[in-house]
Amino acid sequence: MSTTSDILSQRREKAAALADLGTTLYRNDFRPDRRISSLLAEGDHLQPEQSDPHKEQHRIAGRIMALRKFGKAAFATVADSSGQMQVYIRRDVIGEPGFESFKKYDIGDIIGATGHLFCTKTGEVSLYGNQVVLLTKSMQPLPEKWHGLSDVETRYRQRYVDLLVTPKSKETFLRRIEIIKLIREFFTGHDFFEVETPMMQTIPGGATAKPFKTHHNALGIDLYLRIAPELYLKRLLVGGFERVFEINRNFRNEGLSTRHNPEFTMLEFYQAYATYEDLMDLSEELIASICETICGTLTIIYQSQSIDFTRPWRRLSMDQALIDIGAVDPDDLDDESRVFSLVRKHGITLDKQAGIGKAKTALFEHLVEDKLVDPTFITAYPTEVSPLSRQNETNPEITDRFELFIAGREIANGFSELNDPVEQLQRFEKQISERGDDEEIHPVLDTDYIRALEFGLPPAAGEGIGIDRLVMLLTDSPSIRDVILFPHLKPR
RNA sequence: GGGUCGUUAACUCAGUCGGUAGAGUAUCUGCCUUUUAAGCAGAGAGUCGUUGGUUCGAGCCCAACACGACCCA
Repeated sequence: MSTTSDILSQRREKAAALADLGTTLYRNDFRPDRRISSLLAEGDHLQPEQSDPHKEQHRIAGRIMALRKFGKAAFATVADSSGQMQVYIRRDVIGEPGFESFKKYDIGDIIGATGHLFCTKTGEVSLYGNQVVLLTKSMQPLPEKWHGLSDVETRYRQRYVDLLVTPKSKETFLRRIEIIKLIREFFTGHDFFEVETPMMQTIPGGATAKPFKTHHNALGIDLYLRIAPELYLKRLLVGGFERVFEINRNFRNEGLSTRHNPEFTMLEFYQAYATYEDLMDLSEELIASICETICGTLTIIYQSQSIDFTRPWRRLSMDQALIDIGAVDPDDLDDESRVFSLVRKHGITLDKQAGIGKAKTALFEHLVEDKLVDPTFITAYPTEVSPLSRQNETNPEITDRFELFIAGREIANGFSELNDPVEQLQRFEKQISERGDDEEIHPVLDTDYIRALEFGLPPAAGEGIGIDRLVMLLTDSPSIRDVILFPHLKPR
């Protein structure tokens, strides 16, 4: 009958034919009164070939995911956000005009159905439809029902399709939503205030990274998308908010990889009158409880390696990690020239200005980081690589700081905050004078932050946790793009 | 930035030695009132990522480019 072969044209022809039958293609006058999952549960007790004796009428709405048509009857698998169930449609029940219309429905169309519960002879609880209405005509064919959508590029570019046909993808994002909800509950339960600080900043501070630049026309100034919220959150501590947290996007104008998206979600929290040790305890409590709630266990599999979140987690200093895990001779760590010769031996290149602290950190990243599978806190970071951290009381070369590693990846970074404005100013100035080889990273002195410190930042500790990476772990996702709804790709 | 691999129908994938472009699903037509990867019979469907080159002839060989995946920096 059809002279056009292209599926899209066929859909257009079908839409026109439906219109001729008096069927509206896009209507919004159908109100479902049940979600599919609860309706299925209600029919749970039905035996095969048994119907609800009261023939109680229910209204569901959803997308047709599969269609099994017979001459004068059909089964349509309909999915809403809670689940899917099949609707049985018979010509002698629906009536001739309605059935003619129904015959032109396609997989992908969104329909409303009214009917009562019954159980088929194969034992599936279904809706015995006495009315179906087209709510939204789909003009694009859904991917194949069996293999689904496996082309990752299409899955990322057309996430709306991916979410419809890839159950694992939908589950991953539902877990992400749940994880973020649990984090909010955790911090709110611990008397933290959730706040929002600028995403556009005149001085991109709080981290070392290449920023995105933008321009404000009315003000006539350049602005940067934030690389971290840190300095603003600490200003709030100065302002008397003793516990704050923020879950929001950071932006870094750097490479893309399975672990890096230009915009990523960061949790940062700051607690007055606490130390980095308190935050290690808090992190264990937070992440272990999320893991247990989300995964139902403290031992999870990530990309076929087992990870044990059972507390307490291992804590060791960077030096000790280099010795124990990196197999570095303890004597080599005490001597600057020996550290540098080790760095050369491993073929690591450093900035010209790099001191022993940067050298040790580079060695750590090279020799130790990817070996830290179970959650491990690395402490005693060199002051040289920790411009915002408080120095250790007994050894000013190191700071009261930790990073948390899981599955060989940095998941969190926390420290007791440096609140001495004189020391902070010196560190900033040192950073600026020793700016690295990279011209796109140019630290600018944030004098207002120094002024805030001069008003008095209460003793405090703060931490950042990369939400995307945490979600990757807890959903066994190999790529950060699998946990970001719309990851960045080059335009086609 | 470098290396490797990939790009063929709406989707998932074959495509031999360089010689007329294939399958399943989906779609269309017919039959079919409890199917569930429904079934049976038939049909239509392609800028083989793009642009060049080699060749009598290119999905296949060569080059460049685009996009993606993985690894490396």
